[in-house]
Amino acid sequence: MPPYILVVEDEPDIRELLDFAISRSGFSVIEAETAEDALKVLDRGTPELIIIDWMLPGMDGIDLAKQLRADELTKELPIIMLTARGEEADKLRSFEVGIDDYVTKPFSPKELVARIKALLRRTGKPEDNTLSVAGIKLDLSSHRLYINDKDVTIGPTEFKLLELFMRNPNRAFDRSQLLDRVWGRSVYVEERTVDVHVLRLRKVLKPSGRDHIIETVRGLGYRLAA
Amino acid sequence: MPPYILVVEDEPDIRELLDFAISRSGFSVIEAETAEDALKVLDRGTPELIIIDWMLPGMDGIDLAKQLRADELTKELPIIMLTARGEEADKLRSFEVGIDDYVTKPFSPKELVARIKALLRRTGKPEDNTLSVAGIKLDLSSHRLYINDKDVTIGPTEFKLLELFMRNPNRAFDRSQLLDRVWGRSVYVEERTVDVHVLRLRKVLKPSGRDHIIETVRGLGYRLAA
DNA sequence: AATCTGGTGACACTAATATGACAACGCATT
DNA sequence: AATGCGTTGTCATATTAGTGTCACCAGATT
Repeated sequence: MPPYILVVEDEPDIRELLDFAISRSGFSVIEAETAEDALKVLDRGTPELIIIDWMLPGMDGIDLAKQLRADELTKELPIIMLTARGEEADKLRSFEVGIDDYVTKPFSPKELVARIKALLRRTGKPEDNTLSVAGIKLDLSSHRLYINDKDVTIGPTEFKLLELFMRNPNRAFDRSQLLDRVWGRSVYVEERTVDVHVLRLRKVLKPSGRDHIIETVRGLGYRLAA
Repeated sequence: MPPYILVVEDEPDIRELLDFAISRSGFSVIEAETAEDALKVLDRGTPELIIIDWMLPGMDGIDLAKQLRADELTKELPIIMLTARGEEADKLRSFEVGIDDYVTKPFSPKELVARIKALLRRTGKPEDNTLSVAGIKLDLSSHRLYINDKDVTIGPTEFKLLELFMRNPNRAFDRSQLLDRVWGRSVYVEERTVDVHVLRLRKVLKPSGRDHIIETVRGLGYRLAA
């Protein structure tokens, strides 16, 4: 399940407004009408953040928040509470339960989005610098290669080569393009050296049977088949 | 310098009110009248959180916030902005600069404290700020290193290096990044010097067999394996 | 069959990192 | 000001990992 923001709101108008505002700033949104529905959605994967209306039919927002905080899986989940009442007592109760922020209705969509971003900046991992293709995962920030979630060691040149292929799946590169983009324009090396490094890269992928995804394009060069 | 909250506010009455409310909930407070004063205080140690008044004589609150975000040391410092104006444009500008929350004057001290707690819960332990990875515990306030709860001595540079690694587990840093973030942007030292300090750090971790968690990333630099 | 193109193992070589030694420095104490 | 101690940056050297090239082979292409 890809990253998403869960909105729990029973009033259709407001739900639509929320969906529109949040989607437009680039997040995926999943909607739930009730706390019970929300719990079902949560079962299938934890969102990046959850927005909960205070007043809900059945289990209310605060109870949902409490339940989320009690569960190990959702303990750290950022919660924004949506409330129509402006009384301080309510706000305080929210914070006591451990919600991270609240927004009072009527709210400005812009402000809400700004709060979402501020909260995500605190909690979510900084940009997920990772490329994935067919069970092969390249983590650029830790500079690691995982195949089927197993750590695999790889040399610097093979790493760069694989990175280039994974950034451009299915695209065929000829040897001089590969030399330019992996080795750099300034160094001079034989074109056939590329073959050797492709060989070495395939050897790394071999034990997991993934070596065939680097395909030879006869008369041209190589490509990664996605 | 023990953990504290920095309050930057030029009006004496409000400053006193803030001091009173925050101290009463168990935090130490340091006050600054101007942004310039605040920067001086920050030089002597990073607070847990900073509360900044929007309007200040001289450099104003937003500029101070911007400057804090630009500095590596205070980049992650939670900021609460205090503003008399309620206009949305201002609020949005605050969030864009990267402040974490704002409170509109007149504010309720209780709500402010609740927000402080909510923010601190996200950013770090309010009481002891300590980093722990794989039996290695770094106490930032007492500047001590414990391995398996045993006190271990460590030099200042190794401490900072380890702190950076522990704040960013698994992330690979190249030598120039390490120099920037541990030594500071302004000093010039050889990149190879990094190797030597990594060696020294490993020596410190060696007796407990934890030295292998600092991994070499060939052709790049180093990383801490979590 | 004659070519062409890519695959592959070996190997010498280069580049990158680890390590020990050392002189200079800062700091606290005398 | 002198002393001693721990820390720091740099260098020289040892060690290790990774690199580029080549020769030779096999399959494809003509």
